[in-house]
Amino acid sequence: MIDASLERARGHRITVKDLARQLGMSVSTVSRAFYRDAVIAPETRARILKHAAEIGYQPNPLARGLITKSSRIVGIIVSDITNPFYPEVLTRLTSRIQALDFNVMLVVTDPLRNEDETVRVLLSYHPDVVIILAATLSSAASQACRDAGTPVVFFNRYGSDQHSCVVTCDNEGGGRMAADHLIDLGHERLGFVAGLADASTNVDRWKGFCARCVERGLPAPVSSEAHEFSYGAGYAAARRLLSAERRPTALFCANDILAIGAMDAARREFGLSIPEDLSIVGFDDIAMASWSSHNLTTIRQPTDLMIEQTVELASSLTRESAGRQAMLRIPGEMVERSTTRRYHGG
Amino acid sequence: MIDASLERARGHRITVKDLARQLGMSVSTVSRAFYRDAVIAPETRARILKHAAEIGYQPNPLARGLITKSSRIVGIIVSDITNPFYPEVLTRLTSRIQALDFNVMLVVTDPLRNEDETVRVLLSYHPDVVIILAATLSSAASQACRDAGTPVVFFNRYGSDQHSCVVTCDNEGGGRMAADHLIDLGHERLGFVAGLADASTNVDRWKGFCARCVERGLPAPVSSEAHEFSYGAGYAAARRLLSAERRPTALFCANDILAIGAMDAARREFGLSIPEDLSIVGFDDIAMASWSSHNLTTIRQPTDLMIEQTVELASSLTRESAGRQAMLRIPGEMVERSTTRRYHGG
DNA sequence: CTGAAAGCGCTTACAG
DNA sequence: CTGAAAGCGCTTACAG
Repeated sequence: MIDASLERARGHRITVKDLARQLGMSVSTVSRAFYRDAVIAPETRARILKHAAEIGYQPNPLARGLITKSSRIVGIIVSDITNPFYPEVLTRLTSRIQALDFNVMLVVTDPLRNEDETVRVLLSYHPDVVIILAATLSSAASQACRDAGTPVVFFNRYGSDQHSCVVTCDNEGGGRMAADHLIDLGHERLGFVAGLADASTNVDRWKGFCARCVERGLPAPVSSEAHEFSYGAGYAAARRLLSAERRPTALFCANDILAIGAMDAARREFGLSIPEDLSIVGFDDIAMASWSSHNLTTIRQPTDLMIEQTVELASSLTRESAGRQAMLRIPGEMVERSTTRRYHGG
Repeated sequence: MIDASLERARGHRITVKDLARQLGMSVSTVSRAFYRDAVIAPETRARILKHAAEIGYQPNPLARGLITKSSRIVGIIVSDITNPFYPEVLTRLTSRIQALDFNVMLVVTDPLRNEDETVRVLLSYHPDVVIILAATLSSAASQACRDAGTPVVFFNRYGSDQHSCVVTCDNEGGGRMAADHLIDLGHERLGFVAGLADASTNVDRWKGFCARCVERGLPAPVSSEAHEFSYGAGYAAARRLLSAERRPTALFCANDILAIGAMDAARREFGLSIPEDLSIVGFDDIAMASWSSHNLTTIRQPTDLMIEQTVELASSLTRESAGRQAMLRIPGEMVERSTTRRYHGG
């Protein structure tokens, strides 16, 4: 038994004690070398840091966290993995978080699996803050964070609760932009390809789109739900929409991946040309939207800014004790490519 | 100061002590309730577990790790974020790892940033094992893991060192499949769109492709390097390849994203039709390869199997003390869609 | 079967 | 400026 546990220790990881012994100092002194604010003689610190670098010692953040009550872990919960937007955001977000000397614990929830269990495990690591990147996460999950006293920031999604921090694109405004763009081009029969019904992104984009249509004197657009934000779902929803007797001449899709699916459906199932026979507007401006095979007109999310704000907000939440509240809504931007054009009669 | 530190404790997280006090038991007994193998009276355990569930207590894995020398963290290093293949793998891998009661610490390395630093920070959390998902990570990084005594498994990439564990698609075999497919279709002037030159995936796919061409009596194919695995790089590389006086009639691309870029270049820059004027074969079978806008003939990586094997290997490495060695090479599968066809003269 | 005690690797008042 | 001591939340021999 002793053997096994010694073996498991794999090569005896270096600790403060080792450093202290080797340098003939106390453990306390060695420890202090690693804190900017600690009072310690500059030469002492230099010696310690030098030696530490040589033998590759770094304080164990897990042990440290026990005392400081700060794990320097930020938890990220992601669920909507059929939408390339989130991986793009995830990797960039992670990069930025690392630069701030935090580390990311990633958790992917699968609605089929036990979501609460997953979140509970994440929380057991006591992340300093958690970022929810999931359009579709149950509010139970975010409640669990609150119960644990862990601040959370929602990325591009509201909590169903108040008192939370969210940074989001102005989805409603984006919906209005899409409506204006299409109406300006002379379209009158508009359709909406919806994603997951109760995702706040979906709801708001539709709300803005619809409201603007009505404001400008058009009837409310027809809409077809995709039930998820995926290529296949967009394909199917567009097929339904385009099967109508008097089909829409333009489609606004709740996001790019849906839009790409919708375009493929229009071409393949109905032999339509885009933008000649049908205009399409997406939302997000994911990387592939600009590829020449799609060249999608879309509302660009200001992801750089959103990521920056999220990181800033998250890191401020790790410092403040009080439960802060914030709502950062950043406007999107219309990006005209070649999937929309002026409507001539019909 | 005391106030501040109390506040930072945010709602006093529940500990074994609290449980012990509330139940009138010792801390040791409470602790034992959470270990299957511990010797404890069944009713005692039941009482403890029941109460723990009620007040939402879960042992702190960080504190536990200090003793057991096992963090139950698996580190994942990813770098190649322009290739959608990796996000797909990352999320699925993470899901599987969670199911095994481990948690994922995600680190994204940016060749521009200090890669070693990033890895060092990850290692300071003492993950039980790290999985390298990065086609392009320096061998210094994996050496750092070894130095720390942390086992690593490479996903779809060799270590430059021996004694490591890797699970990979049979890339060389895949290259041969591509060659056979194209040659069977009557193509004789073949080209290769390479990704990052020293990625082992790239090297092996090219090796197999080239070798098979020569075996079947053709000259070695021309090749153009893309320097990264991205749409834009594929676009540029194909443009170079297709500018030749006698352009290739078929292109094998080191992966799908490159292939999609290559197709767009062929269409847009040269007005070629695919597959009429040019056949294209990719590698990976990422989700979008099957979309009707691309409908790409490709070599499918057996990702499900690869992920399963990786997880199995990783979890076995957390148990065994000795540095294991393994090389799992799983064959790919030719998926014919509509970007290749028989070559008629020319 | 249970409890008191030691200890994991660290930090941080408290003395000196 | 430095060191000895207490303690973070846990586990695990060791006694009983």
